[in-house]
Amino acid sequence: MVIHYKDKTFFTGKDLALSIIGGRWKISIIWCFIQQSPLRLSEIQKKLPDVNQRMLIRQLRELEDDKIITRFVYPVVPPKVEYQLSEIGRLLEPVVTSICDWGDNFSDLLEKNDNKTSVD
Amino acid sequence: MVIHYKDKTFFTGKDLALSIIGGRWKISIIWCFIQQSPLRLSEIQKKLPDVNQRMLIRQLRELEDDKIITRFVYPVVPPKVEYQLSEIGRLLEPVVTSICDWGDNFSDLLEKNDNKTSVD
DNA sequence: CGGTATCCAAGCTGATACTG
DNA sequence: CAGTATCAGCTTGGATACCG
Repeated sequence: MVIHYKDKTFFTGKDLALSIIGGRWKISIIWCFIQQSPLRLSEIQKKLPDVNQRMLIRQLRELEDDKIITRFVYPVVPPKVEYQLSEIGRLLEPVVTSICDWGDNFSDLLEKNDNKTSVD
Repeated sequence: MVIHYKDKTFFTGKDLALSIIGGRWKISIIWCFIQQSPLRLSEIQKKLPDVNQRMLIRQLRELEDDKIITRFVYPVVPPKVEYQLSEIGRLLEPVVTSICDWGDNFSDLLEKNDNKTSVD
């Protein structure tokens, strides 16, 4: 199987998937939308304070280009823009939850085994 | 919940997980081990020709530091080193498979809907 | 075979300032 | 509010040389 997408070639669905959701903050962004939807830019910024605005907007644009999220601009002043997951984007929920589950699992192990680490 | 790990602080298992598996090539590396295990460095290089050796070794070291994989050095000449997933590393299988599944799903949609894209 | 060291180019990331 | 512009710094990639 060979997949051509946006001038690039992928040999597995996995590689295609990683090129789309592998961005620095994309899983975190998608996680926000799973919690709450739709979201305005400023709301995402509150949920992800570690992401600077330029990167957040860039990752949102890429997700929009890949049809993972939709962007709706209300014609009002001041501007109001709402983002939400598309249908194919909502299918990423199992990916995000499996990551969360594994992370919880890992932190449980830390709590039990590693005395250099503490969980409050 | 606050998790302290390697001098950093995480507020969710998800953020901890992303810090561990979010590296540029880590999911791909873990995917190799799910297909076949154990693997020698040269075998991983054949499976991931796009990753240069320096990066591959760096990501393997990070995964080893995080106890996701184990590294076993046979005391022979020429050197023989085998890598494989640890117990907690094997628990990443659902993460990888969910990514693969979504990617296959996405490429199916491309095949059906997007006439700028072709799947051979 | 399985690394490490170095150099250099390119791309990504972040902080800050600014705009309609 | 929702962006854009700019610049600095870090990360990554690619080539090459070298070592036990």
